[in-house]
Amino acid sequence: MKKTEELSERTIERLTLYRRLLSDLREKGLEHIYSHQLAEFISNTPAQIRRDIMMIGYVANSKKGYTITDLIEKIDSVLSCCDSRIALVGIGNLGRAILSYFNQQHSALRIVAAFDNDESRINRVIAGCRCYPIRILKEKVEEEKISLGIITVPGQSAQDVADILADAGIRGILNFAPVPVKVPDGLYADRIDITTAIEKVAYFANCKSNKK
Amino acid sequence: MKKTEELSERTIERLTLYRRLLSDLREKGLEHIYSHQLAEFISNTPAQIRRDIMMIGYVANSKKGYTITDLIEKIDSVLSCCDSRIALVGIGNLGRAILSYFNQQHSALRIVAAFDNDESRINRVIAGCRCYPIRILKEKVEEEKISLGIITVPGQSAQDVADILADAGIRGILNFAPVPVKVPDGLYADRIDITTAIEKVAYFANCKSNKK
DNA sequence: AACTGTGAATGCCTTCACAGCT
DNA sequence: AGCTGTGAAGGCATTCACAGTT
Repeated sequence: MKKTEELSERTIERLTLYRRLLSDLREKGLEHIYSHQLAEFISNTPAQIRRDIMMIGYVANSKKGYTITDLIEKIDSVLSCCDSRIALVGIGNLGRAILSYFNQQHSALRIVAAFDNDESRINRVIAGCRCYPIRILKEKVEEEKISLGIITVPGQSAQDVADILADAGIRGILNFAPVPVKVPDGLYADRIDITTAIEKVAYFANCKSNKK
Repeated sequence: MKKTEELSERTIERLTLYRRLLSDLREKGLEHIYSHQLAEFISNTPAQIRRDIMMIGYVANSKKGYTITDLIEKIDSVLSCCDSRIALVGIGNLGRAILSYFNQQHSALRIVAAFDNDESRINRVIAGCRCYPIRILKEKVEEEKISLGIITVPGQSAQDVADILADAGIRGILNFAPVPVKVPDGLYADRIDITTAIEKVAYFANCKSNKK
């Protein structure tokens, strides 16, 4: 596989979005698309789209713009370098919601096991995914060849869970807890902070309407 | 109120995090904190912390570093310029999870009404929040003086819901649907894209371990 | 001595603007 | 004529590095 020059986080985020959008468009029977059309759909600039696509080395093959099927395939080849089996820890409301939300749509990436300390939450099956006690996490991770973890436990347990995941040999973590966690080098961690997002909207919504 | 020079999105995000962290620390009895300690907690640099705090015009009052209570108060005064009543649209798994997750912790910002088209989901009360049919959204928004909206409907309905919210006079939107929505000028919209976040972790987790 | 506040430097990301292609 | 691919410019955000403060 041709080694593309290091893609930035922002670019990767947009590529995943392009892929989803392009799949929709393809299903609607569209075959080609221009950068300015794509830009319009996602409220971005044509130049940004062109540069992202340039970064992954796809070249439009005609005056018709990008060939949707080929472009999807190219994005796939860039993104799907990835391992695909995920563990989710914390089977509360949010954990369950993410489980069903995510496992419905996807195939290449899948949450294959869920974990919790609360006995009443284990041994169930949610969205095709069985629930286990945390104490057998490491064992399951090895057995099921899981390489990613999602943390949906309360803030005060998040670091503990991150440590357990790291110890189990996981390589990437997505953390929904309201606090950041520390992970060893070589392990990638990202965070979705719902509280921050809402507070941020509150702040800027207010600024914006004061401005006008 | 002193008009602070336009704060960036990134700065606001960090400020909300600082506030949460500082509240925790205060509850643990801590009174003062240095920038490098705060930095350590959230895996950031002391310089970043100092600049953020500088941006909101708070000045450390002694060699002991920042006074936690005063700093919290200062952050509050910056962030709480905001209106505080929120409507959530889409009472599926994710919507319900966010409702209970968010309404448990907060007081200044609150989800006060939830909406859905599905009759089986209405007239319930979740986390202290009553559920209504979408057709009465505008009326409720006015009655309850709601100024922010959270979208947790499937992608194909997201734009419709955004339009309804915009028409109802909402000023800010947080969109959890997997597609961006277009909103009129003067309305602030942000997005949390769970699918993108997971795919991104998958990508970088893999890159990182290939690197070493 | 050890911290903060901050101008200046750096680095990253986006946008411009235009040559080249069809 | 109208699009893409891309070097260069511009704009933001972070980090450096040090003067000022207690």
